[in-house]
Parts: sequence; structure tokens; C-alpha cells
Amino acid sequence: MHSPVVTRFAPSPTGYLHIGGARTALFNWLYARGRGGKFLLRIEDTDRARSTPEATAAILKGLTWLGLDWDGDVISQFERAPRHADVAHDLLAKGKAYKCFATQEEIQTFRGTAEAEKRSTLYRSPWRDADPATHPDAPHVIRIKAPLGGETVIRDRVQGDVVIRNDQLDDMVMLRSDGTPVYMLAVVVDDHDMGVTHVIRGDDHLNNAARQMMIYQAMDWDVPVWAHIPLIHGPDGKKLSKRHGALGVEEYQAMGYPAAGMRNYLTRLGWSHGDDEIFTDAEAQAWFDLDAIGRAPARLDFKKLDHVSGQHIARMADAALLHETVAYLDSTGAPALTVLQTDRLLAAMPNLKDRARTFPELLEKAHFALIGRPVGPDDKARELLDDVSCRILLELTPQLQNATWSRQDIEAATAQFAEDRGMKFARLAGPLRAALAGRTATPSVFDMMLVLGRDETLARLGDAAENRTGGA
RNA sequence: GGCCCGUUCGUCUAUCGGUUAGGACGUCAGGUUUUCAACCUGAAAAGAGGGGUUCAACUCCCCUACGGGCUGCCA
Repeated sequence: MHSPVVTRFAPSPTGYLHIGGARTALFNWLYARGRGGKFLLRIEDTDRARSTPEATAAILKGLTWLGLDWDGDVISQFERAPRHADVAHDLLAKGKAYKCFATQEEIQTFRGTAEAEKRSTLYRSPWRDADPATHPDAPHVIRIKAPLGGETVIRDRVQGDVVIRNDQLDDMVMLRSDGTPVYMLAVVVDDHDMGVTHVIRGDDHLNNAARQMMIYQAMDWDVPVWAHIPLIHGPDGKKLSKRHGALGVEEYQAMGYPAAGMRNYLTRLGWSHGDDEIFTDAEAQAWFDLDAIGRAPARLDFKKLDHVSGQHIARMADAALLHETVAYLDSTGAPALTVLQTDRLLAAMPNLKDRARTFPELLEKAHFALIGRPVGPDDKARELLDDVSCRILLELTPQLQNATWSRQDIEAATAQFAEDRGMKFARLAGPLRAALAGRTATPSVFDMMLVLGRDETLARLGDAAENRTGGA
């Protein structure tokens, strides 16, 4: 029997939730949720100069929007500093660490000459084996005693076994001379104390794993399962940076991608399960596994994101889609919808959801359902409402008046009307669309009529005709 | 400089020694059509380079090239 899975996401609160970080969080979430485990959240706020509460709030907000719920309280790494220091002193007492009195200037000088002479820059402290009786009464750091020979094997579920010779490891600093812990110590202690069983993080930490293992081993703690995943790159294959735009998840929210689509796209980026492309959360959780994660960095592809997003919008239940669409609208600062607008939007959902890949696209096509009279056609729609067309609409109105307002009946009446005049239905569709929606890209004219109802439909047709004849 | 990781169609990927190297997005050409989208059919499109190992290599090993990471009293 395996111990229950515990994963964690541990961002530094120095800005928004980065898209790459979001994917790391997603992988941790999927792995834990798929195995009935826990997904914890820890904020690595030990860098007091760069950490801000606003950034923490932005990260939590981003995770929440993405639908990645975490278990338990959010842990602050900074608040655990005393515990980290305890571990360092514990190691000191056990003889597995030592006080180093070398000054930073000394070390810098050493590294400078080492570099100039093209020798290894790993610093070997002379204090490692110094007699405590000879220790000066001076500021010092606490360094761990790195293993002197042999090698460390990082058993990584993504990268495979990575072997690092121990002579590549130095006696790293655990506690600074001001008594504060360094990151390397803090992560290990926190992960251990939080019971983290699987560390899934960016592969920029791969080499650090060997360093961190020194602490696990010195404390005789279980080493977690490692999974170092490649970072996401921009469309050009370069590391993601500001010039790629859209770095924070809130930007994707603002662009109108549904969270479910983002999850699917991000999951599929660098991970695969056969030929499956579009899947539900339940499927993703059931299928997700560390071994299937690719080892090469994947590039962001907005075209594919659009597609995946559109597939999810098309598959969402009408009520849920309405809810998300309204939430999106709210996030743009638009005024709240009226009851009538909401009703019409919901009624139109079946006709809207497979024509849109993002919420803005959906809303654009839902324009007819959200406006009142007069519709105020845009330029392209106005062109379709010429004199001849308006006259035709005027003549069509009585035919529609008598229809039972079922799709079949409206369609039949319109077809009959067209046939009587010897015109193609396509001749009618344009003006009809323009009169009803004031736009040229909309759902089917019949579907719009059904959503609007007889009175509103006839009124809009009348408006268009009247406007034209009246103005002329 | 030292150490570590990576490299299959434009992009995301499948393949876990033997396949006409498969799928998806995108692209192109058709079809459907009431605009937009969706949908259907088809096409073009890939193993970084060089050595090995093997009857057989995308797959295993080595070298090179290119890309990335680590090498802090940053995280």
C-alpha cells in the first residue's frame, strides 16, 4: 500500500501567477486529485524585499479562477523561519553541519581567482574540520557537510535517474550570518513537515534536488519522489518573457478563455495520453501520470488554445456556460444583464456555443439577444438594408404574422414567401439578419426569431422597414 | 570554465528495435451552407548531424552542433 499522495505548489509572491507556474500547479493538482491525495499551497515569501501581499492575492486569485483548489491553509514560508533555523542547529549538534567564519570578501576573492585560472569555483571552507576551540567570536554561517565521495542519484519520474558526482556538491550555506535560512533549507524542511510525497516543479530545480537531498539524508528523512518538468516556452521557442505578452493567467481570463479549456490545453502541453486531445477534468485526473510528461520544453500555441477552448465552450451545459459568460462580462466591468437579456442569452446558448471559441466571440454573436430596439445596425448590416430589401421585409411580415412560431413553421413560411417571389432564400437571409441583429455574423435567422419571439421579431423587422421608408 | 537536461511534421505529440513513422492544431484543396462558426473529405508536412551496437535503429551507446538549467549568505 502506498502512502497517500501529497503534492504542493510553492510560488514566490513577486508578481502575478505566471502561465508556467499555473501549469506546474495544474500538474500537482491533477496528480493529487487523481489519486485521492492532497494538494497544498505554500507561499515562498522569504525574500522580504520582493514579496508583496498583493502578489500573494493575485496568485490565489489566479489559481481560483483556473479552478485549482488547494487543501488546508496557505503556508507562509517566512513564518516558519524559526523552525528552519532549528533544523540547521540540529544538524550542527549532530556534527553534520558546521560554523563557517569565512567572510564574503574571502569567498569572492577565491571565486574570482578560481574563475580566472579556469578552476572549479566550488568553495571549500577551511572551517569544516576546525576545532571549535579555535572558533573566533564572530558572525558566521552554518554550512552542511557535503558527502566527500561517491555520487547522488536523483531518481526523477520525468528525467529518469540523474547522477551527480558528489564532488560537484559544495558545503552549501543553510543559515545566513543573520540567522535566516536560505531557500535550499527552507524548501526541504517545509516539504518534509508538510508531508509532501511528490515534488513536481520546474526543471530549473533539477540540479538543486541533489543539493536538497544532502539535507534529507543528513536529517534521515524520506526523500520525496521527484518530477522535474520542462518550462513552457514562447511561440518562438525562447524562454517566456514579457515580449511574448500574456504571461499572467489573468490575461487569459481577460481574453475570454474558459478555465476548463485552459486546464485542458495546459495539461496537454507537454503531456499526452494516446490520441486524446479534448477531455474532462475527471478524465485528466484519471489519466494523468508523471511518466508521460515530455522532457523537452513545449511552446505556447494560441491557435490550438483557441481550438481547445472552443471545444470546451461547445460541450458545456447551457446553464453553466451562461454562468461563466456572465462572470466574464462582469470581469470586464460591463453593467449587469437584465432578466430579459439573461433569458434570451440562455435561450440562444445552443445556437451560440459551437460558433465561439472565446467569450468575446460568443458575446459578439449573442449581440442580437442582448440589445433592445431599435437595433442600430453596424455599417455592414446597414448596407444590406437597402430600399428593395426593406420592402421585401415589409411584405414578409404578414406571412410571419400567421406562423405558429415553431422553427418548422417559420422556415416553411419564409421558404414559401421566397418561392412565390422567385428568389433564393439567401437573398432574404442577409437583410433579415441585419434587421434582427444589426450584425452580419449571427446564429441562424430562424433561431434568432425563436429566441426573440414573434412580437419582438416583427417589431424589429418593422423598425428596419419603417426606418428606411421613413427616412427616404 | 565545471556539472546536468533536452532535440520526431510549422506547433503539441504517438512510437517504448521490425509501422506505408500515427493523431491533433494550423496550412492548402474540395464539400456542406443562411452570415460567422461548426462539420465532412482529401493533401502537403518530421526523426539536428556524424559515428557505432544489431539481421534490423526514431528507439540503445559515443561524439558534435544547437537550445536550456545549475554552479550565491536569490528564490
